[in-house]
Amino acid sequence: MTFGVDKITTLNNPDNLKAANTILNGIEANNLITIHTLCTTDYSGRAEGGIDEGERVVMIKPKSGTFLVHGEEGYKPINWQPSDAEFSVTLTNDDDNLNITAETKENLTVTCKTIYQLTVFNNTDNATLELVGTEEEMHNRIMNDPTLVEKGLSKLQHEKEFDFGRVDVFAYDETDTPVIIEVKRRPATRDHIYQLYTYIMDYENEFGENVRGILVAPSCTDYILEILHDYDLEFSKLEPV
Amino acid sequence: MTFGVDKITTLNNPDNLKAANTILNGIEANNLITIHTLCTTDYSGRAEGGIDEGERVVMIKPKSGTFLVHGEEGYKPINWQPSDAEFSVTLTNDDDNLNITAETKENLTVTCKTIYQLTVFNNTDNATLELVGTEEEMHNRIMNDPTLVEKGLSKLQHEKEFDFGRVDVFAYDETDTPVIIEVKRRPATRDHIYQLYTYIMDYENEFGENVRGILVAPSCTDYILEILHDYDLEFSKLEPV
DNA sequence: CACTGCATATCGCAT
DNA sequence: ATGCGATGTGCAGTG
Repeated sequence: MTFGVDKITTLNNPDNLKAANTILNGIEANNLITIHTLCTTDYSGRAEGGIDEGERVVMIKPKSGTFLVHGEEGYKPINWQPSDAEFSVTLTNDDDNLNITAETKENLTVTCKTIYQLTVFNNTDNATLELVGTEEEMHNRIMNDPTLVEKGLSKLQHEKEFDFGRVDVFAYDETDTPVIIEVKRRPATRDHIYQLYTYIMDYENEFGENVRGILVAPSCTDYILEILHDYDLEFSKLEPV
Repeated sequence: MTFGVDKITTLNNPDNLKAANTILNGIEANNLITIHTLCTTDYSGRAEGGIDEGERVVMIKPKSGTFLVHGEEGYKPINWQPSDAEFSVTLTNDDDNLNITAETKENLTVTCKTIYQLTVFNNTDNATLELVGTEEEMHNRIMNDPTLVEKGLSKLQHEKEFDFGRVDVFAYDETDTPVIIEVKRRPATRDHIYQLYTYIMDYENEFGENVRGILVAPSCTDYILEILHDYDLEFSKLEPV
């Protein structure tokens, strides 16, 4: 005998009125809703685009106002609303279709032609993911042991704020020349060079003195290294874990 | 009477052996699998990190080798494998737990302590999303009508290739000064300035002549505009749709 | 296989 | 709210 609410509620091939009520109740209760459905979608916001009829899995996450329409392939949903959406559920065409709309500044409507299965999951999840190997950890390791980048670095400052932005690590080398260190957790790319080089330019413009720039990353191809040298920048290897 | 396979197969609170076989068959058949489960996860790859026990929705997309572990909130899964994973399903601890492993260069294992529901969806989806309002479309509009950026532009080249990279639109203004146009579909940011400015630098280094830089975007804050001016760059407003 | 750059990027943090 | 930069970014296109 249970007095609580069911952990999971499943409707197979529900009629649309029953489905609509169940979805609305699930949203009200902040439950995770999964719908296996034949549907079309209509998206309008930063871009615009809907998709024709197909069988997909729709997820509603009321806690964060998230709306996902997952197709057969790939990490990304076909259509989505990332967060903070207001949901509404309506019936149309003599109850033939069930529309779910997620509205923010943008608008996503899923029109369900057939609902094969509707699942309401009264789930609890108090765990949080702890990820090892972030850029932040690389910062900390450098702050604790600057020789990971170069011998003789001193007066290290973490996330040092300048007018032009915040630098991962700012320090002085053994000749007392200032050094801007930009840290990346993945192999060096051209983008990283853009970023570091504009920091260097901005610093030299503001303070009228030379500053070294070191890109710290787990790896760097010969090609990228060449570009770094063209910009008088340096590379130092450091793994994220 | 149907000779075909069911559109959808659902097991509620299945025993692990039955669940394992159903999952393996679903993967074999390229069906979309959804599992409502109490589970832990263990990830090791570019970074490392698992998560303690909690109730989540796991999706397997065998067609693309995608593996998603969705929590209560947010667009992004807690853990995932984006594509090309090889799946394996094993039972452990006297059949107490069911492990699903998705392996690429990286490794993600979900350990299911309790499976509330297992759904195998034999879905078909032949539609593809056509999105309106991409950066590519902005390029085309500019190529067709350069006055959208500036009057008097001539000799336009789309995706013009240089040693230092590929420029969205390259042209000459009415004084025959070369112009590099960088197009963005979203509000201008500092990153965009990084990118455009290094193009300018690279061009002037390579050809020894001045080149104008215009950032085209739907909007630009006063602050970003100021930085643009600091770098002698210009802004031109253009909406993505 | 690596390199490049877009994305309805998302997300978290600081101002 | 806006700016800013990291992300296990994902992803498509190209060479």
